[in-house]
Amino acid sequence: MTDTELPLPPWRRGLPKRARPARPALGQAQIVDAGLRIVTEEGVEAVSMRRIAAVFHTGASSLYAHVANKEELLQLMFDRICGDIDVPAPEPGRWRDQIRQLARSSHAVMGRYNDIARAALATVPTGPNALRVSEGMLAILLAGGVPPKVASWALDRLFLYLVADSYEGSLHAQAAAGRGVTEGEYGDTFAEQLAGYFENLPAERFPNLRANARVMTSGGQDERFEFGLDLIIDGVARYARS
Amino acid sequence: MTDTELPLPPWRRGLPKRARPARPALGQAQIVDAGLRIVTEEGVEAVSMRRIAAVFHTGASSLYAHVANKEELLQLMFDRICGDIDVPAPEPGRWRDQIRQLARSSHAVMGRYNDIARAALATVPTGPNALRVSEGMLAILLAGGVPPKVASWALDRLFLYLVADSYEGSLHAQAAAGRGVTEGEYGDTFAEQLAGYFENLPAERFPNLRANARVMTSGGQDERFEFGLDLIIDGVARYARS
DNA sequence: TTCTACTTACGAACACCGTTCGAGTCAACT
DNA sequence: AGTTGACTCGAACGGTGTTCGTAAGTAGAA
Repeated sequence: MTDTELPLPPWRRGLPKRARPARPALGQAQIVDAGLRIVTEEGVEAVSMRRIAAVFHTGASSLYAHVANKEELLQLMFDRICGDIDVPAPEPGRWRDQIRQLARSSHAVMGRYNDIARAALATVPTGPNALRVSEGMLAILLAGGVPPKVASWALDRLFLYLVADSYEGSLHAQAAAGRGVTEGEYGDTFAEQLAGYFENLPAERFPNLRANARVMTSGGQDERFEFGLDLIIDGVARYARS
Repeated sequence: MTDTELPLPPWRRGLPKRARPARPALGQAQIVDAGLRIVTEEGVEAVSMRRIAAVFHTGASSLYAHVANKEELLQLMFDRICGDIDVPAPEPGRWRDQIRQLARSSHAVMGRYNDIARAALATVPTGPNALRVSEGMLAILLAGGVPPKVASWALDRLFLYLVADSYEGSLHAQAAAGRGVTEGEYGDTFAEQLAGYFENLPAERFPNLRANARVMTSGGQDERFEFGLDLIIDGVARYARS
């Protein structure tokens, strides 16, 4: 991860880079690591400056020498995990598959880190690793013959969809974990409850929800993600140079 | 502005002093109203139990007799604003336009209430007003000849997209307001900065982002929303009974 | 009317939170 | 050797959601 030569986004504070060999334990990378460990295990809500500082047996204020504020820390954490995403080299004929694959990879990575996607909902991700993913996705779209403007905007919309679904999914995962149940089991019983609720809605006001209660609540998280993904990709494909 | 603090006007002096309202205005509806006022003016982050309670000149604990917790309050607030959304009656031949119109209406309503969409990202909206919107959208899709399963899932994906974009958009609106600038002006300067950033990325690692910096940052919030919306609707249309 | 049951109100307190301040530490440059 | 300046970190500020115990007011029964 050689990201130091990237220009800083204008709104992001420059980070002090003087190396200090005396106390090696506390640095931006270590703080981000600790934050990711917490978010993975307990979710974004559990990430607090004090909590992270406690990992290093110090106070919250110590972190502010390495990170401007919590917001920046969350962005750094998000960008770090973007480094886990596989970005395939463009193969023009397979652009749809490649976009799907890249989206799946991103979705899987975000899922692995609990509800960290919430941090990405809040900003335009401009960290080096997020940029690498954007560059890769843009390259695939352009190679596939999607016009530049469509490709650019599709990139934006895909990212939004990716992040939003990951966040929503993580909330269900958390609910499952909170009940001490596997995600699949929870999904099933939740869907079952919801279906029952829809089926019992007053028929005169909600005829369609009632009639389609079962199908409304069918399908797992991944299935629905793929469905929406294909919706978008198919939509983009209409613009592609045949 | 509540007028409970004002002295009684003389013509009300002898009115029933014990009859009904020794306690005037604390109920779920009033609490939701106060919350919406705060979220509209200052955003979801500014909504706190103490803040709302202060409107009624009381303490935060008083609210818990009418609302289970903050999460429920936010859901109630969200459902309330869903009541503002226009839901057209299905006209089979115009289903695409109607979905677009419904989505636009929803988007506009959410935008009007700042970043309240964040509350909707966290749950499956099952309040009465949200159900009304879902029922309406489902009715339009089904009337348009979209198969039930596709319609159900599309509903889900459309809602996710709607809410996610509204939330993202509200963050930009907040950033603009925080700088005391109109949203359009802010969007322009932000896009300008971002374009400059993309243009200065190292060419070997980010050739496509660099080359497309201008088009990447073109278009306003609404334009991009419509673009993504059409992507999804077009994708759904492929399934519709011709 | 009086007593009781029940619902609501609400100050105080608990355990947190992000951030700032300022005094202190200590490696590195002049 | 002295100075500089990045780093550490306890204390404090002003918040947060929620719980608890008690007070107050109302409705129904006796």
